[in-house]
Amino acid sequence: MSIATVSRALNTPEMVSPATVERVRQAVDELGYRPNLFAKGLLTRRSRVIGVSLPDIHGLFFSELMRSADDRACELGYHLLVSSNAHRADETPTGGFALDLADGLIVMLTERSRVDLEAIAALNLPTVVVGVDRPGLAVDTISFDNVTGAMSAVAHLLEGTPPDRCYFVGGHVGNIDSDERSAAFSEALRRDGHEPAPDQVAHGEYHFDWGWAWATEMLRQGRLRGAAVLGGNDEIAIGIANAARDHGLSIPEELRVIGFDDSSMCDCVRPKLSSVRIPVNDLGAEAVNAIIRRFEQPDSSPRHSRLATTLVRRDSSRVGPAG
Amino acid sequence: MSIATVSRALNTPEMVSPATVERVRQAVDELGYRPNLFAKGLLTRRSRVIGVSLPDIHGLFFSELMRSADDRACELGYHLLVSSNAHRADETPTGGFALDLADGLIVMLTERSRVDLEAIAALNLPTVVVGVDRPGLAVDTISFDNVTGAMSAVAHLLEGTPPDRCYFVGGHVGNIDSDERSAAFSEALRRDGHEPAPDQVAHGEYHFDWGWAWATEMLRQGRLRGAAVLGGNDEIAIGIANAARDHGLSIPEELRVIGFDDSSMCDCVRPKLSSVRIPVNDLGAEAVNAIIRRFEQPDSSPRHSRLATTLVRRDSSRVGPAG
DNA sequence: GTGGTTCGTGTAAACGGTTTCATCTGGTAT
DNA sequence: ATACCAGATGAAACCGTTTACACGAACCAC
Repeated sequence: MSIATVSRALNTPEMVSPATVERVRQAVDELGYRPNLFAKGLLTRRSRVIGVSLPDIHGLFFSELMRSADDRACELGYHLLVSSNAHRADETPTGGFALDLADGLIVMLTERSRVDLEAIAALNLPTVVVGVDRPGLAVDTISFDNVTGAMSAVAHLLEGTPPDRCYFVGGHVGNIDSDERSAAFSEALRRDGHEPAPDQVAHGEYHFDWGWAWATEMLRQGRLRGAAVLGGNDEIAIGIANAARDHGLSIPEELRVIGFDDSSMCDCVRPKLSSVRIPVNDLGAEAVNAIIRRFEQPDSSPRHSRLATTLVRRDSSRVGPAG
Repeated sequence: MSIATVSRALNTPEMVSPATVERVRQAVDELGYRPNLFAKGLLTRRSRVIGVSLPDIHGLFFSELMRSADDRACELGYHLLVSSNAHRADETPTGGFALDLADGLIVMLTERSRVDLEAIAALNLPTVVVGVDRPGLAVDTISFDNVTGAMSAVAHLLEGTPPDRCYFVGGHVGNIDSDERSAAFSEALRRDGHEPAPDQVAHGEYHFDWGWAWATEMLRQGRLRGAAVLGGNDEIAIGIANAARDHGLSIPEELRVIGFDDSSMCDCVRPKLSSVRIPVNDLGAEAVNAIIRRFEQPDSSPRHSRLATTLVRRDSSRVGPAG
């Protein structure tokens, strides 16, 4: 029996007589034969591997994204080759990534400065960019609608707090989401007829400590009681809430807080944290779907989808008595 | 110039005249040449890819593990091919994983039942198992010392609480870590001269809700006040603390709580959660180190290393006044 | 019986590199 | 001038698979 027949028996059994297929299967089991994926890939130019480049692998957000992507990839018979690109500032966004092994690339970007999308497009590898929406670009993008989410959060804050007592405490300037949320916050106040003062918007880092530090300073100045804050993410919001509690402010009666991301922590802190939900699960799965679609229709025009975000109301932003 | 010369110029420049190397480099830049990794792998049998199989990609613990592994791998010029194996109960622990592409495998196991280590060893791919210590086995293992950590946690609980009022609330039976921690808890009480009653050890799930449910039931029975609890992980501990707080118990005065894992949440809940620290960072990095060592010395006898855990004391288990 | 069709199988040419071995060059010792 | 050697390069084999093509056998219709 020739090598060719074996190859056909394994890949296209319908081209081979049933008896031969059976003989091959038996031999494979017996010998523990496993096809060499390099030889296969060399010829077929397919590895069923999808490269994933994230700013950072750590944290609930990215971790959930990875899981949903992995689940979807697994369903479709693909595997994920991951790398974080945050610490590799000197390299391409694909991370010096020797991942020419991958059939396609999912790149998540969170920093404006590192957005070297042209370089990515130049790889002419099927690519999906997650986290950035730039309709003009020649690659598929999937992002989520920070604006709507932030606006409904502000609307909720305004239900019980005057516009000049609302604050946004975000991540650092240059972070795409933080910037979008910050802009949406200001815009929402403007639509309410209030031009936000400069100190109503603050920028720091996506971390508890920053929220804590900001709130502590505000407390020192006696400006936090009766305010309402939208955190750039849940960690910041929790940091703020903790500082307030540590100084005897009760939430939501004396300070109302909303976070962003709706991570699993929201339900576990007390009071439970209201937050803007991002459909992270859909994000990961959709990214994989988009890559696969591009495998199948390489020349279709790039799609730019934007996933909706929704406000989840919990205790930390409640107006009036508990319910 | 022949293909062979180009190959040498790129891989072993010292074998080629400097002028030629320069010419090649220039041509590479100009043409955007990128070596085909499949062809390369076919011949060299090396891909610089390490497969990582985790029970679940999600959660702070795994996410931190992944990051430290990725960081270390990146330093050494390797990449990570990940897959979770939890949902693939029907397949091999390597996950049907078409990752014959990988040079080696890091497999993390948390469930006793899924420990089909023989099957992994049969792949005769360099392998490191994380999370299980079974000295007899023919593969390297890296695990962490649940016993010491749990024992020092119990010792701390006993500083202010009688042994019959100490509880362990773990994950489900069959989870390796939970079982080890549970056994260590009981053993620690015994060494203190107290045979633990059956209800001093409970098993559920690694989730807030389980901790909350357990504590709520205990409260209903009026048995939680004055107790001290070691949670199987931080989530469970936080769930317990939340339930206690929701029912007006103050922590640590009326209930002392310690978690396990020392995740980033410990510092963000109030009161701050004492917890047994697991050196997750070392775990990931060491796993990669171990794999690389095995690449270099394929026939060295298997190593079994066990990383120390340490109790981090915070407010939730404090005895006496705040400090 | 001949020619065409179909089906199953074998042959051999890729795929894109690495590596062994041979060749060529120029310099140096004798 | 000859022999020798080292360093730089080229020719060709090889890695394990897929696949285009050729081939032979069995079947059918005329």
